[in-house]
Amino acid sequence: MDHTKLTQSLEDYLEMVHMLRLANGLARVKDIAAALGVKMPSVAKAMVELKKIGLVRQEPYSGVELTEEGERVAAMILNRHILLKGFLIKLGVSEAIADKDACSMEHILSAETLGKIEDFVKPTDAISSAKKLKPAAKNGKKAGEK
Amino acid sequence: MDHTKLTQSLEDYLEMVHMLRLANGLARVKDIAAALGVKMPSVAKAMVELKKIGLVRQEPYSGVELTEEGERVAAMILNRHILLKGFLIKLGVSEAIADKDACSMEHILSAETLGKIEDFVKPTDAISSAKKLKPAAKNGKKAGEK
DNA sequence: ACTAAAAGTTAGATAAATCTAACTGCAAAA
DNA sequence: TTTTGCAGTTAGATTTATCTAACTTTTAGT
Repeated sequence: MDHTKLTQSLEDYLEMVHMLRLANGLARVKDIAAALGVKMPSVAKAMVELKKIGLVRQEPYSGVELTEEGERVAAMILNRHILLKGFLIKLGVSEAIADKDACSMEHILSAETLGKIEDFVKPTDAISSAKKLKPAAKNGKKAGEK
Repeated sequence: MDHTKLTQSLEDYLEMVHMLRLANGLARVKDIAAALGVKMPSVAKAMVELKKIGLVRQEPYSGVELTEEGERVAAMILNRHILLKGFLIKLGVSEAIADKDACSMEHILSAETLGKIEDFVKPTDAISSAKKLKPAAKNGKKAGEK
């Protein structure tokens, strides 16, 4: 239950399960391995860990699914990825490299930095509109958290 | 001699040796350990590696020095650090966090991304002045390469 | 239905980075 | 000058993440 201590590697596996399920509806060990550039036994071991922590479910010799908690955590990580990729693209980085670097950055940045990047990427709400019309008052502080 | 395969961790140690020598003139094992938040034996092992690769020099029971090559590599890493820290500060991140996150980012970003960040941080040359006067024509493609 | 190939798993090896514990060398205080 | 304590080192354990090789299960072709 304690997903606080997820390593970078486990975050990557969890995120990839989520992405493959969004893309294919099904996350197969083989595809996870291919997508992350590792061999199947590495995936198997990672899944054992994620199952222990209660983030994924898997019946033997079958595809991987996310628990409710896993879904929540994976969505958070994927949001970070999307935010960072958009950020890098905005800086002029090519899509492929932006994707790769976002993948590295998503595990290491502090909440503060992520917040500032978010402000930079989407000044859409308060900031940019404040210059033209009455601000619509964003409720909380950090939007991308959920 | 083959410093191409420096791990993140070794890059951190090398950079810290450089920083301590710039700051104190002397890089002691104890101070390296304290600065990086590890114990002395970890530093000792890292120094063994860096000596093998030919980036540092050290007479037993004494302070650590950089070889010429080590100096060169360390300076490169430190430059990345400074660039990234400045970048984060420009985004509004506090200095302490900028320093910490720069330290993580400096090992993982691609040359392309570093180049774009450099363009963002110092549009001093071609870009900003291009808007006012005749562009001075940046020579190559990627500025941050050196 | 049987067999062959593909997908998944398990076991054990390797590499990196850390730690603790125990040992060595040096230097300052007594 | 002797000792005591700090700085440095070495040895060995632990953790994480990967791999290869060998085994098992499922699936698909015939």
